[in-house]
Amino acid sequence: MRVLVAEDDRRIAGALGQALAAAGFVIEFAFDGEDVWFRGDTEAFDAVILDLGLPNLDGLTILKRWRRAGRNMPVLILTARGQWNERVEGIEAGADDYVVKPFRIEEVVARIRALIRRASGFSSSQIEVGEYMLDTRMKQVTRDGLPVPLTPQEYRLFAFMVHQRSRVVSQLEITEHLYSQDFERDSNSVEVLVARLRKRLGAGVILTRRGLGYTLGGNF
Amino acid sequence: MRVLVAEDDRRIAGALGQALAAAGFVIEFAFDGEDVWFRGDTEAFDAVILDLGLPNLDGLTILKRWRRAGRNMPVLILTARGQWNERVEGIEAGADDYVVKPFRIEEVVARIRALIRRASGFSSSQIEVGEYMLDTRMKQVTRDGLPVPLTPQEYRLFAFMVHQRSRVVSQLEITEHLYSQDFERDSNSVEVLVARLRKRLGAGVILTRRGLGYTLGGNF
DNA sequence: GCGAAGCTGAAAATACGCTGACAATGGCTT
DNA sequence: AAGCCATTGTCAGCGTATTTTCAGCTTCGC
Repeated sequence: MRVLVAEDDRRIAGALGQALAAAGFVIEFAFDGEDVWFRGDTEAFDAVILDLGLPNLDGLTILKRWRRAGRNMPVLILTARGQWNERVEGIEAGADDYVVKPFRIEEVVARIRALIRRASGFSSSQIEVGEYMLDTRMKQVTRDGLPVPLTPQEYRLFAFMVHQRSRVVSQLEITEHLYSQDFERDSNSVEVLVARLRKRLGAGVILTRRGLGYTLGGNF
Repeated sequence: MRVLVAEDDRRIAGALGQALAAAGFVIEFAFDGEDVWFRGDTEAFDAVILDLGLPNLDGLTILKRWRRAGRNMPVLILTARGQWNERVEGIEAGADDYVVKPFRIEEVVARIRALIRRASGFSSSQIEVGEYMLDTRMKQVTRDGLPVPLTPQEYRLFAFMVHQRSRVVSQLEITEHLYSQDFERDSNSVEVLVARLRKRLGAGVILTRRGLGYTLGGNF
């Protein structure tokens, strides 16, 4: 699960990142408003933590732009104590939840978890990808309407690759997504997993970028 | 389609109203418990969104009164995070669905749509599912018109699964919906419960998706 | 042609879910 | 109040699907 932390106060961002990483999320940071907007608009995040007071581009504006463009990932707003109207506007602009500063880190983590869980249960569950269809609700992949049997790990890998499509994903990233914290460096389990997935869906699904990682096949 | 939004937090009510209006519903608002009860009792709504914490008259009481009076429009309950017993009571009082705050507006809209669709298809409290019939009002499951004896917990599980049909539900989700929060996570009570339900309704009712969770059986 | 990166098949290790028996709980009957 | 019964959670053992590991092999880029 990939979370964007959009907060220009480095201390807060750092603390959040640490806690979220410990909770098993993959964290991306952005400190500048323009940057935040662009990345949220072009990359796939499972959730965004958005501070409203960002430099260059205001958080509310960013959020409204995203929503207008149809980006519907869950967004949790960080708002200063007492800024009541900010919260109102935030909700109206399409935020899913907000937390008031100063906050307890664990609370934010808990809420992000809740948001992601709810969102994944709801958001348009079928993604067409090449000749296959990824159904995130049924957690299965179908081809011509027929389910393709995949093991949990294979499914997770495929779902991850689909979500990161048109991007090269390193083995390390895959490891971080599919395995909890302590991963062995000297194992080739990702390679084996990729091989098994190819065996199921065809060799073309996942292309190897030698030295860099993997990416979804061209017609996918 | 006419929807009553019974929520005293004006911000939430406003946001809901906006989204529902955009989705083509006609919205009515009510902020006071007495008012909500009266209007739901005397006017015709296709669905009601009911916050439980209303002033003057409690949401659960309102719902129970409506049901006792034979009013059977679909009701979606808004409940605070972690108020597990509220949810259970809500369902038992005759609610058709609930959403936990904080929620995503689109989710509420989607659920209201689903509720209305379902209600117009069937006589609202009965849901046909395979060879079985789930009667949410009577809180029982029948087969060929004959009631199938289920324990309360078994019924809850089945109702939940029916509710989440065409979705894979993880054990964690089941635990969170059927048990109070402080529950031992390292026990296999869900597995046992599933086994017991299968013994009653047949092995095909609930399919195991190893490593992912459970789903309602194919012809259900 | 060489070395590193990636692939493969099979065995070994592990995780997951199922089962039957038992214990704790609480309601009901006598 | 005692005993009975239904209900539900706990536990240990089991079989199997799944995953990891490992050793050797192939491929790619330089």
